[in-house]
Amino acid sequence: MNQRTKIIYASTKNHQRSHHYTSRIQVFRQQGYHKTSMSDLAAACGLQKGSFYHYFKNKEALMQAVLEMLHQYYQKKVFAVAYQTESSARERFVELFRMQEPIVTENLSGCLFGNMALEGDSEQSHFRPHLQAFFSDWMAAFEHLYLEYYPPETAKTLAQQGVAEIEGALMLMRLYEDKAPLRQACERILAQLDAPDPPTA
Amino acid sequence: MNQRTKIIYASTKNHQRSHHYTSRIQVFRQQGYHKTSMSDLAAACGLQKGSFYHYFKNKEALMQAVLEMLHQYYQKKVFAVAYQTESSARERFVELFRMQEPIVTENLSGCLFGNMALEGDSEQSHFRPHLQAFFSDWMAAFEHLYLEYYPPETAKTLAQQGVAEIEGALMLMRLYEDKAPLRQACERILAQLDAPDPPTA
DNA sequence: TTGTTTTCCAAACAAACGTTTGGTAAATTG
DNA sequence: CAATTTACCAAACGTTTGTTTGGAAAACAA
Repeated sequence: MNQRTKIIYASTKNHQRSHHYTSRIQVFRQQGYHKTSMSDLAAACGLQKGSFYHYFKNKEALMQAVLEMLHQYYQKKVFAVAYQTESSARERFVELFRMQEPIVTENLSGCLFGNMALEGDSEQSHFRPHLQAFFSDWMAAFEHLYLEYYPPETAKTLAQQGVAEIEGALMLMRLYEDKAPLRQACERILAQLDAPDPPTA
Repeated sequence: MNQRTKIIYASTKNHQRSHHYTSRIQVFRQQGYHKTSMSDLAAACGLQKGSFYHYFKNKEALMQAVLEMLHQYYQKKVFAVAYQTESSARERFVELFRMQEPIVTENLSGCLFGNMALEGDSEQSHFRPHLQAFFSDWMAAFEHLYLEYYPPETAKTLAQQGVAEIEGALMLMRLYEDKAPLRQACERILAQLDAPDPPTA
């Protein structure tokens, strides 16, 4: 793992002390993009703020790299679960929740992509395509699972609603410092599978 | 309406040209708190940025006033609908959605309280109590409506889930510039009333 | 009218911001 | 080993930030 990757990694999640990178930050996730200064990141990484510019063109490029790495991790490790064939769709839903949970509940800081989507300049920002891509992949995974219980059109709608409900629950979790809303959201999604009642049928 | 109120008003929503306040901003809602500078607000209000300090101690106090005014508006004009007695609970749900919709879909910028909850320093921030109060009031209104269909415990859970789903839908709305998720969220909440199937019973 | 308060500007302020520079020590390479 | 690249620091850069100041025009009060 090169230094560039270490910095990205340190900007997203806790990891053990390596070299002199104490780095338990999630600094972007907790503070947001605009509130997080290069000095904050530097302090969290045990570096001087100027050192970042050896690896990244600017602050935005650093954030882009963070989003890209986290997106790829989700794609390969989390969303991929939905496309397995060994277990039932319901079991894969459970596994998907189980993999997501420790990430989003870490310090109760929620989902970096969701936080970024509601923070400021998603209007003309260059982050938006990344954020859209993440959520599209997430919804596609959900949709693929719902397809085993519901007709295509319904599956698409349910996938969107499921993602929306989880993100909303993460907001409440963060605001009230309570994991209960997230747990309930997951339970409701699972309950919907147990009693499939296609609204369109 | 005094000048202080005008400024607060201008910081939250569009209104027609009065005096020389062109002021179609929602600047906090669109850009977020940290991205929004006093110069931004000043430009949107047709003032010099220093002029704000005649009405507010600092930027944070201005934001507090904005949150307070918007909260009171919601409390008196929107949430109050839930406690009317002339119409059925379902009709009041519809009316509640109808009143919220133009506010949150304005410029597709969503809910200021939700945006603030996911932006940065809600950790040690002084905004958190305000945000919690807003969402508590909102959930209380939903809970009061659900109580006509479900037992108390279920009503509380459903209220939380309803608010979460709407906030999540607003996130997707903002990200994809599409009102469909919000509409579907409201529809699902209403459908839940038509076919009351208490999970606990 | 005169005196007072409100409204607001124009300029300045220190602090913090993202970024650049020039350099040194370490690591890597051949 | 020497040569080159990588890793990083310490200091400075210009800009922007939130905030303060002193005063001028306007509104209001008597």
